[in-house]
Amino acid sequence: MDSIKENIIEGSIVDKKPTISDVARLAGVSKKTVSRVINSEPNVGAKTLSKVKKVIEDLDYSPNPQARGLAFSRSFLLAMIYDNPNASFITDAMYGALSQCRPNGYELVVHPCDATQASLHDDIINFIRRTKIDGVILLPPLSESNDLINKLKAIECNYVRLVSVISDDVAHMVHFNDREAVKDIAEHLIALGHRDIGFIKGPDNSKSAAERHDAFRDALEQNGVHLGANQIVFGANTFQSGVDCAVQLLKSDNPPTAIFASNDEMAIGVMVTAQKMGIDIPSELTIIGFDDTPQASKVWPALTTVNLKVKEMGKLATLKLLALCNNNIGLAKTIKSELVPTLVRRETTAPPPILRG
Amino acid sequence: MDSIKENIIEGSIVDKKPTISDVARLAGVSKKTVSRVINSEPNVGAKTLSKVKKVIEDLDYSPNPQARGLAFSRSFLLAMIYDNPNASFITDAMYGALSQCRPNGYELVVHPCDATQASLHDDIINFIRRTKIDGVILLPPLSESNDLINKLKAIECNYVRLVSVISDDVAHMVHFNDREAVKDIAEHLIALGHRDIGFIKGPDNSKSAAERHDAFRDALEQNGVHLGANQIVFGANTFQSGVDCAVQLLKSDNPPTAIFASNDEMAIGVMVTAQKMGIDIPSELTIIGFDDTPQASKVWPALTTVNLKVKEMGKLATLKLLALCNNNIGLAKTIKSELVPTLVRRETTAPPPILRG
DNA sequence: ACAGCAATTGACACCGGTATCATACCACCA
DNA sequence: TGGTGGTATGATACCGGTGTCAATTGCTGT
Repeated sequence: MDSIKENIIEGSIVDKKPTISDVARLAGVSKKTVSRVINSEPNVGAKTLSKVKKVIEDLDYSPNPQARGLAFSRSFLLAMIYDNPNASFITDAMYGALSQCRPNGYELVVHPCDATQASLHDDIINFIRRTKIDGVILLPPLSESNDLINKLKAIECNYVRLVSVISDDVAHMVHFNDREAVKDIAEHLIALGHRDIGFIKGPDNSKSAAERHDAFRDALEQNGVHLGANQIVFGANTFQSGVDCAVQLLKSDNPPTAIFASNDEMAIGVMVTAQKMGIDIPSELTIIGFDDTPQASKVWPALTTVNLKVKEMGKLATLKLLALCNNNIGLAKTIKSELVPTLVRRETTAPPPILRG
Repeated sequence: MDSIKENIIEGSIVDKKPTISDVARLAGVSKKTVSRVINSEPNVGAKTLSKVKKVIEDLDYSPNPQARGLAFSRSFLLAMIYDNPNASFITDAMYGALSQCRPNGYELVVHPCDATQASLHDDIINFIRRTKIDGVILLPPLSESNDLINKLKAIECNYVRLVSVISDDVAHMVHFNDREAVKDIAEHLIALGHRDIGFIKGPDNSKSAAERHDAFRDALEQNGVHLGANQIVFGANTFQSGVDCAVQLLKSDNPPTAIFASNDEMAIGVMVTAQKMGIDIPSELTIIGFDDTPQASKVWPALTTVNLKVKEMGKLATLKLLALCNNNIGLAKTIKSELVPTLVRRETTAPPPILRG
């Protein structure tokens, strides 16, 4: 007669998972009271509380998230949306995000997408509408699109973006302060004695590429070094473009003694090219990358680069997003929204040849 | 009076998303009929069908997945569970999985976990029970644990595992045939003329490490080459252990002319070590890795390795899992469950010095 | 014209939770 | 002693879909 009791007593028929009604019946209270216990609501008597808790324990009951979601008009799902090709950036951001999702009863859905698709933004909007996701975390370079942000606002979707350029209310963004890190790089190069410095810029449509460029130029200028037009080449953030840019720079009339590439992929492209040309690193050429991808420490010599603290960013972004989901914009604003990346000095930097014995 | 109609007519009040009832009312049919249209059920009149479809279109209606999930006793969520440190393996598997999730109305939840945690398996079980996930995809090395599989079976959770060793019913696994790939490697090395070959084995607790070892030894034996005990060293699948193993092999009395490392990370560790020791690759030392991680093509010289076709595996695993979720075990069994990895010949392989002019 | 049958459609209960609001209870104070 | 206010609890409707089954419709053959 009583299916759940049967389960307990006979210990064999375990065809169905217990529901809130089962808990209520066994505890001798109403569904609503059990609901109060589940959600840690106030105004539950001490005796009732422990009684219900015990039944939940005994039954190994856990509420059905679909039902809860339906009643709450929430999905308890966050999404991480990205068109970023860098695998470790993604997994790190996911890892950081999950560290906050789980303790708060949220799960993380992944949504990679194809930046070359014309319908990209609309596809994302459809995805959100279809899934009823509670909020999204946007990874760069996707996070830099104001068009997408406007569309998100139009459908009232909670979002937080990871960006390299301050570009939104602090409640909606976590910002890695490239400018500071790039300044460190410039000062490091100058301290080593480099004056002929090459710069490989990221793709034109990327704000972060422009930011790194501006910051680098400014920091050099402040130290009395001018970055000439012929010392700047344009890459596409890929290994191959690093190779191409290296050829361009190293085969020029006045090759640089140091090269700063806007990301590690390109920096490693430079390394490989230099080595093929018989140029020794770092004694003949200093190289600095950006991102501190896992491979940066797994090339020879190990690449000096900048660590973005992506896990920490994923974590902070998620904290903000959860605050936004609870309509607590004030709280979202108080959560730290800037991280200063750190220069990781490894083995690809040294004084230029002219200064060496 | 009619909130949805108002929305359409006034075009301004858009506070609430349309529900199935709105569609039903506007189309002049019952909720159930709309439901039939949504789920492409048979026995809906042609006129009714087009009428309902039009209203759905006009309203830009999409069914609430929480409500659907509740009614269907499903979550339409799959999870990818892994304790794998290799970022590109994960993102590739996710990518392949998503290519099948989306068209079938499923979303993918990520669940990385810490293999060092004693409660690992129970945490996974709790995660599945709590989230009511419809099925899980297990990535190696986690996928090799029969203890976990038994626990999954106990809670009747659908699963498919990516494995390197056949270890389950074909309905529940996609298998990358390491043995074949390793055989290709052995034959390639022998064809080049190598006889003194070093092997770096993966961690002891990994079935796939044992499989690669056995396959390599067997393939060499078949070609009359014996893999001596002092030519086998034990790594941990990490870059650092590759470095350590390389030192061990290269500083021995009889250093090998070729080294096969069980994964790319270790192979790159070997490369870096050899280069530091002044050993030229490939003229003095041939190196082969396994996995074809992105960095394999971004080191110099580019690493010869084995491509696992991880995206394809993720795709096949998901197809199987979706079949299992629909209780169609027969279909799951017919889906291809073996992929033969391919040897990718790059620049780290050459004949041994003794055979060169 | 009408029985017989299949195709179409809808009323209503239900999935497993939560919100609202009424009610029961209790202590406190005048 | 009775009013008063706050705490504890439950009855019922509801979230937005689907399943069941009965009712209606339309077509067929005679």
